[in-house]
Amino acid sequence: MIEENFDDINITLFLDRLNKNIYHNYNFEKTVELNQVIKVDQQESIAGRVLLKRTLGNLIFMNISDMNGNLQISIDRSSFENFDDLSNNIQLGDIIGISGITYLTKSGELTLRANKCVPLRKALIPMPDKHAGLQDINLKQRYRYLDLIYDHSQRKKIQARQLIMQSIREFLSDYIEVETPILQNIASGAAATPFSTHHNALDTELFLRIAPELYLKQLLVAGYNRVYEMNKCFRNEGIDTTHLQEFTMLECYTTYISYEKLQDLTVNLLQFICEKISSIQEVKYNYKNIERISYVDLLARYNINYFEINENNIRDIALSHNIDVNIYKSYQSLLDAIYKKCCINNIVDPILVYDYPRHPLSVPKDNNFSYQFQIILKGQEIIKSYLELNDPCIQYENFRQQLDVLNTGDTDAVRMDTNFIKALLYGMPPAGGFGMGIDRVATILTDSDNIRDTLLFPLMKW
RNA sequence: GAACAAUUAGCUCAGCAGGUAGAGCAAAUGACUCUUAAUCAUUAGGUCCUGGGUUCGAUUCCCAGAUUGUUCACCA
Repeated sequence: MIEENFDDINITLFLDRLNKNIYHNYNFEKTVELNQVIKVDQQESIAGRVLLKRTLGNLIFMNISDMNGNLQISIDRSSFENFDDLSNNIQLGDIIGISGITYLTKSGELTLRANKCVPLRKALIPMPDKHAGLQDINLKQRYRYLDLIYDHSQRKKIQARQLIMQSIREFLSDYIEVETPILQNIASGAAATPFSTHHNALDTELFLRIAPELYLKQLLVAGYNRVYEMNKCFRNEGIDTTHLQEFTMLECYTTYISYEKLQDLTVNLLQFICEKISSIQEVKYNYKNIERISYVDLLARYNINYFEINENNIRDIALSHNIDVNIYKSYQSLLDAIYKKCCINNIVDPILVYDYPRHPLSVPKDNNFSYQFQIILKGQEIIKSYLELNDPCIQYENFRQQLDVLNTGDTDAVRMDTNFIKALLYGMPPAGGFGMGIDRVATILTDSDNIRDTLLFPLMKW
């Protein structure tokens, strides 16, 4: 037995509205979008939601709105035998279709004078305040569809996000966009805690991917030279203003590319995105000249000498920067904490930092560093890139070392994926790849306080 | 995970040093043919988030819980 729970909907609210005509009209065809009505003396048909209504006896003005724009329409008694029905039944929030001829009102506003008015669907629940809309952040996120009707700054954030994704696809037009599995047997490719689930038919535990990386590299083995994926990844970790449990990641791979060209590629992409975004809003960051600096030099800029740090003094150095040394288990994570606290947090304009300490999936440069770089913007790592490790023996050994980390109880390590090792054994061409968190870029470029502002429907507990 | 804050009419918000709550918008009724959040008059609308406690009496004070937010911590 399935029971629906409507407890949170106050039925008495819409009894009033149920007494009105519930419209069932499905054949109205509009001729233009609301923002395409620009000239007088045009016969047009438009449709949308009634957001404002002013009744002046025998004349009604309404403002019709949707995501494309808004338009004032007028209905006068002399044009309609059923004027009283229309006047009485159309309420704020209803969706109506209007045909008529455009004209300028006495105050000069372009208006569609209706000679046909077809109510299309009634709003049975009263709409939010016609001016203020939703203000409660809880309600704004929970009922985003209402929020988007009223909050134009929220619309703009969503629009910017869409433009970012669109411009990425445009920039990568000579790459092939692919889809790789989201449900995976092993969630590898990054160091994070995955969501797990169960597949009934196969009776097996599955994980939601934390990164598409290892599958995309298998496509390099297959012979794809330029490939990318932009889609959801999932990490079962804390939620805050810069982290989501479900986020959109771009990962892009290019074979036979040099370290320097890889840097150029990511810088050009970021600049391309910023240019596109600046067509709809100001970009506050100096993205035109992006400085490139090595990891060691960046540390030095903040008075930290990388080569003087060792196992013996790192805890003292961390303590001197007010870092809680008990939280970080390994030398690497402690070093990373120092780097973030002392350097990253101070960065505002985009900067490219290269030659990071060794990473289990990247090509090592020497004993300390790998061919890895990141682009930092407003204190956040928005692009992470490296030359891809394609030596199966070193890769296997790196996975083995990560297993040791996992065995210490730390759940955040890159998990062993022997299928990936097998693919590497067949030979993966040299390649460079990068990843970019779309949500974070959108958050920063739209000047949002919370990463959830860039989502249509952020996760809520119901 | 911790601290702090918020939750009052459908929405936006007042208010109550402890005595059963108000406004604007929305809705209903009426007036009005050029309004721009139209205006004017009248009406109706409440589990003051939930559960305990203190009290003659709790929306208000205390405790616990729920949801949401912010900060910190964790997580690239």
